[in-house]
Amino acid sequence: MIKDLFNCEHGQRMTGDDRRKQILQTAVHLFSTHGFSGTTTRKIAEAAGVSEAMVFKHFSTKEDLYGAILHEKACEEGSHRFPWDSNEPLKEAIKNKDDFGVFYHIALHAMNKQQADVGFMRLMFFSALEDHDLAERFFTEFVSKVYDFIGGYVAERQKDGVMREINPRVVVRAFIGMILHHSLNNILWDKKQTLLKITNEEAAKNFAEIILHGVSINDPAN
Amino acid sequence: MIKDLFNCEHGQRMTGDDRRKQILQTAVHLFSTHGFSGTTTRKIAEAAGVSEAMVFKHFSTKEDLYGAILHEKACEEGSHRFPWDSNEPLKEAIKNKDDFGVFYHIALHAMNKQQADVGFMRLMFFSALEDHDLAERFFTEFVSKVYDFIGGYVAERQKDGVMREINPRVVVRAFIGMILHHSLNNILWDKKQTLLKITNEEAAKNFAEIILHGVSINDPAN
DNA sequence: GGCTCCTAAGTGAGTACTTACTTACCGAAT
DNA sequence: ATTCGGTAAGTAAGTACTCACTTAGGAGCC
Repeated sequence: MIKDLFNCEHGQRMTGDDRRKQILQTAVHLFSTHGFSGTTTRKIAEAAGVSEAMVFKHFSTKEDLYGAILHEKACEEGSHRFPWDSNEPLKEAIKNKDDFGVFYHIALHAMNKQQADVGFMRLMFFSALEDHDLAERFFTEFVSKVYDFIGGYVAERQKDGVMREINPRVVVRAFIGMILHHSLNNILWDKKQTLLKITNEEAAKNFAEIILHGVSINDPAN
Repeated sequence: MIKDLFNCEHGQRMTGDDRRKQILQTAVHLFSTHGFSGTTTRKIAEAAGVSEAMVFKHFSTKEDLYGAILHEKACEEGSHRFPWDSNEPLKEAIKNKDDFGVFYHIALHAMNKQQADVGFMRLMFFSALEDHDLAERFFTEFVSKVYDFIGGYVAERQKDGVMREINPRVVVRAFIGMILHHSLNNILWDKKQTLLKITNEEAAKNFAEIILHGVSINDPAN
């Protein structure tokens, strides 16, 4: 495999596997920019530089192609695993019960990832709105685990007596809300950052501080 | 005009105005559930109980019909004005510089409104993803004003010496993030509330507390 | 009340084009 | 010579949109 990812000038002959991957990749881009019903098999074929028949040789229906994307994206997502498995500074912070570090690195990791794969985010939203099941699967297989993990951390720190009494899942909702909202602005609503122009690092720092002070035991009686 | 809103059994004759409104209403529902390209003029006509020709008598193109919806929704939104103009408890809280009251009532107002008009929210997201301009207009005409207002309030309270030094717009981003994330879960991803089942009142209370403690001057030096 | 007229609500059956998907066939490489 | 990547040219059903035409029902008259 000396050929680096699809060395094609369009129209070149490829192995079935390569072509399949290339069609898939092309389809991801189109589905993520125009949604399922806004994307035609013709456009996918054109963009991939093959005839429509080739698309249907590899994927028996349009729905099937969409399903393959969801599967691939889900696996890819699965292989990256959870941030607390792969992100070293985060693992370190967790071990040391460095609360700021934990929240900071979770936020930074999430925002960087979300904004690096805009296609995935758009696919997720389209899928949720159009009621395909990527969103649902991503939700049960990833998001709920995130709630468990962060919620668990908060509960632990409550037992340690450094965080005040509050439903840990509300804390997670608030925290993920900040992160997601920031990413959504940057990739969807306010790409030019007219409302707020800060780096993900700054955002992560501020969000971590807000949530930390927000749930700290130190109650500023007023 | 004794007839209350479209007193029709389907197939009855209506005035042009009533029929126009009815088609529009039907179209809002369909566009908000299936998006622009996922909704056909045929389905709209069927759902409204008229022939397709009637749809095109009232709206010269499908794009035109979509535009009319955006316009209507924008105006409707405009007439409700901003929460700080119409929500009495909020106005009261602002006057008294009751910080908790301010954040609590903004959050509650927003979440109730968002979850009451799911169609509008879905339309907004479809519009943003499909790159129509409702989202953009809503953004510049509403969201940016919200940033100005809440950001302004925070800045004022910083001058008063009760909130710590932090970019007020970051506070707004964090706070709106919590609110929006909660609504999105309730209307899109987690309708059954398996992750977190709390009332909007509880959520508003918790979010307000988190943001308040989060930006309070009272620094719990860890 | 009944009668006519006329506007405007409403339609059936189209048009030109696009959609997802199929079939019959080609030619390069193993 | 057979396999397999690839295509041209289909099909049937759908798409947005049009047009020639039909009818309901109110205004005005008797």
